[in-house]
Amino acid sequence: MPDVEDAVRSVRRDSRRRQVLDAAVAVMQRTGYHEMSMQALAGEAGVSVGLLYKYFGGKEEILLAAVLDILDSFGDQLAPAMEEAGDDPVERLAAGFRRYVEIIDLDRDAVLLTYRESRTLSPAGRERIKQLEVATAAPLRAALADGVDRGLMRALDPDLVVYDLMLLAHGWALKDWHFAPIYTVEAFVRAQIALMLSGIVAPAHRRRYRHLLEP
Amino acid sequence: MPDVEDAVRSVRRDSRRRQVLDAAVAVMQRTGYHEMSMQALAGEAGVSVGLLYKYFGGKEEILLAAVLDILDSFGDQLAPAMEEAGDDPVERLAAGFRRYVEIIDLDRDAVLLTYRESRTLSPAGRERIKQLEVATAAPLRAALADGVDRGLMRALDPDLVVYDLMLLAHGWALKDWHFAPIYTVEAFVRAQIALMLSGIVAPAHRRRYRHLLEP
Amino acid sequence: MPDVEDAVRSVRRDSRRRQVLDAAVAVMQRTGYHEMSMQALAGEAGVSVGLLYKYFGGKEEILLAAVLDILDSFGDQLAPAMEEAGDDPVERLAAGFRRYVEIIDLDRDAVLLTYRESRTLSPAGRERIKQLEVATAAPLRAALADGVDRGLMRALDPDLVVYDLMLLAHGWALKDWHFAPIYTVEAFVRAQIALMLSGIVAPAHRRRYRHLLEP
Amino acid sequence: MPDVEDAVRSVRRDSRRRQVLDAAVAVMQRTGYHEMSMQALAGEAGVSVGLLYKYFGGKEEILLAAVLDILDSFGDQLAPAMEEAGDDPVERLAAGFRRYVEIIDLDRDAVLLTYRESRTLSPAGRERIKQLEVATAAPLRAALADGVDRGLMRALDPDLVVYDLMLLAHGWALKDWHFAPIYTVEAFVRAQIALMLSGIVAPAHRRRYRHLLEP
DNA sequence: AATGAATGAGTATTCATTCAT
DNA sequence: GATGAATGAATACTCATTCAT
Repeated sequence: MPDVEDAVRSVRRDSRRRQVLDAAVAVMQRTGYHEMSMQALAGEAGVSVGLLYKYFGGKEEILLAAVLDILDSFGDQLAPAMEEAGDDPVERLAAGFRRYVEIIDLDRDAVLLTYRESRTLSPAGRERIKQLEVATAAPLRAALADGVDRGLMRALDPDLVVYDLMLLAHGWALKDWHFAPIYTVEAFVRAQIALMLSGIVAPAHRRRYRHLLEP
Repeated sequence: MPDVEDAVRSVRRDSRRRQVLDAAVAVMQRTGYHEMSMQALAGEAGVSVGLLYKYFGGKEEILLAAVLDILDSFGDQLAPAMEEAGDDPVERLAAGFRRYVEIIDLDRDAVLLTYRESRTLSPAGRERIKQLEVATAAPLRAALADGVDRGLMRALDPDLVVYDLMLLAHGWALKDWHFAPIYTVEAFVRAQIALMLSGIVAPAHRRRYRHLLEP
Repeated sequence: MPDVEDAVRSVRRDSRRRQVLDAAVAVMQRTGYHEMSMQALAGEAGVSVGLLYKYFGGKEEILLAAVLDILDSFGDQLAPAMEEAGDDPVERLAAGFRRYVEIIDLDRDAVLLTYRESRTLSPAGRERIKQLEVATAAPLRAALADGVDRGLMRALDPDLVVYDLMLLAHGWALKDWHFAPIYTVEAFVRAQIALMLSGIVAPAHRRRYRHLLEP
Repeated sequence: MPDVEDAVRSVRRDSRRRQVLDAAVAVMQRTGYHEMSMQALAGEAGVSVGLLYKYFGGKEEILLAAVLDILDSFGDQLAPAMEEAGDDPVERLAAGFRRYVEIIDLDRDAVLLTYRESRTLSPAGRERIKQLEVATAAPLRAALADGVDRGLMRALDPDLVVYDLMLLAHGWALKDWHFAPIYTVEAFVRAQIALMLSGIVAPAHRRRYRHLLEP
């Protein structure tokens, strides 16, 4: 049954890759990409140096895979959280932002990694990251477009606002030395939502979202 | 006249340092810090390798000096621009943000450099950068505090809002691949001001700042 | 059979180290430690630069290993030669000294190396060299102590005499430009033995060792 | 009076050279020749780097001058001390050896320097050092030859014995870690004289030199 | 005579990548 | 599939020497 064997091989291959990527993220968070030697990575991952080259084309490919991995896991969790918030676009937006910050909070260093090492990648790699970022932002963007359409939000450019929200969410990691001492995640999220939604929600509907708008 | 000689020496020394730092920023924007070899830097700066070590302690010290240099030039220009905007805190805030984005626009790569390479620095170096960032933000923070005091702005935490504004301004450089194709600097600034001030200005005074609040 | 593999690895490792040390001694005798570049050493040893650092911690560690290696080989040969000379302490001493000079004669440059480069080593390395020197001298010292005990030698301090003998033996290498033109090794050894033993052997027993005392 | 000016110049030149050589010996004793940078030497000597090259041809020339300087000062003091000991060759020899060790004791590091760094010098420089060593040894050699001629000493080869004496004297510096803990200079000298003279003095005259021969 | 800024060749060490086993 | 020994190009930093002032 060669199909079964193939399947087994494929699963093992995936688990090896994961093993390496997890180790890579761990090492790079400690030391940065350039300071991570392939021998150190092999040690951390518990495999031989040679094997790294069986599963990845080289060091940069590992970086790209690690970053994509992180961004993937971000994107996967956004849509479900927004579903749970129901149909109202403002509620969905708030829920999406909240979840995004929560995800970031669980792995602040991973976010820093994407900011720090993006430039290290080849143009092709950078392109893939951008596409993934756009894809991640899609549910937020949809809620914004919906809200504007339904007159619940001011006629703002969704492409602007969605990136603002992402930047502010990233800010929780990028400027954690500033925010962490004065805010909990929960308080940070509430305050940001109150501030941003005040600019986003159409004046006529502000009362309906009082619970979100008041810090 | 040893005083004169000393002065001459000091001036020459400063000009040498500037020569090196300018070259360093140029090379690092092209290739990143780690990819910049000291020989390449020396070539770009038009000095010998050995001389780099007369003026700086080593490679990392050059990075730190370059980053501080960039941040310094940012901070220097903010306060004057806000002075010109007159006494009204909302107008001052808007003018400060506008100028900040304009400065960033002139040297987007420099901003990227500070985000990318901060982690490369020693803790002491990172600390100095943070302090400089706080100092840079001070005028914006003052305008916010003033606006809240005078009841022109909602009772928001200035420490939150000022970092939001900085993040959004940095966004012009960090996400230029997203914003630049769809916005001019001017349009970007207007849109961001319209969005953020809507959340900041107290409802009772919104009409007064209509010219800023409508995109 | 992992044991076999380990053994093979260990043997290969040892042979590699030897290969490098032999080359190091050769190069350093020609040029001195500081003038020996790691690339030159690698070339002489027929290995790559990188491999040097797999087998040794660095340049200084190679120097230490080389010097210890030389001293080791000295020490190993002294005791057997003295055994052969029988039980008489004077005969043993003479035989030991003779062999010591003969060993030195085979590798004069190695002795010079230990004198020249000892100071280059770390204090810990120097300490190990001293200990090895003391260990090397032990058989000579034992013969002296025995001779004094048995009344065959004057009541001299063995710690003084043994170091005198070693210095004079080293002299064959240190001052070879002086001695080599006027003495063969054999003649040098005979003359030194005749001179020193005259001072060492107790007057009452001098006749018995006439064959050693007359040059 | 150009002669006077020349003389002044010459004296200043000599004092500058001495200033540099003293500094060089001091630095090299601390760190060794190769570790001494010309800039460090200039600093220690209190002159500029450029000036070093006015007074010496280069780094190696400074080493040679320093070593010759040391050896000179050794040689200068030997003959007078032997004169004071009177006409007897055995007494002269003992006095010469004693003074030699005393000189060495005052500057052990200088002796080590000559052993360590001789190989660093060019063949021509090494040649000059050998000649100086022979010249230094001349008074000792004369006493030996005289003693043999007058029948006070055994018919030993003066060229052998004189180098033995020098080696043993140098041993006080070379092996100070061995001797210093167990001997004072005075005790070391007495013991060595007792040992060596026992081998040198003709049996018929041993009683006359009992005061030297018994430790 | 004296300075010290400037040079650039030289070098120990690291590390991504390969490949025989 | 898996290993890890071996490679050698790349690079930060040093320092003897020069020379304009």
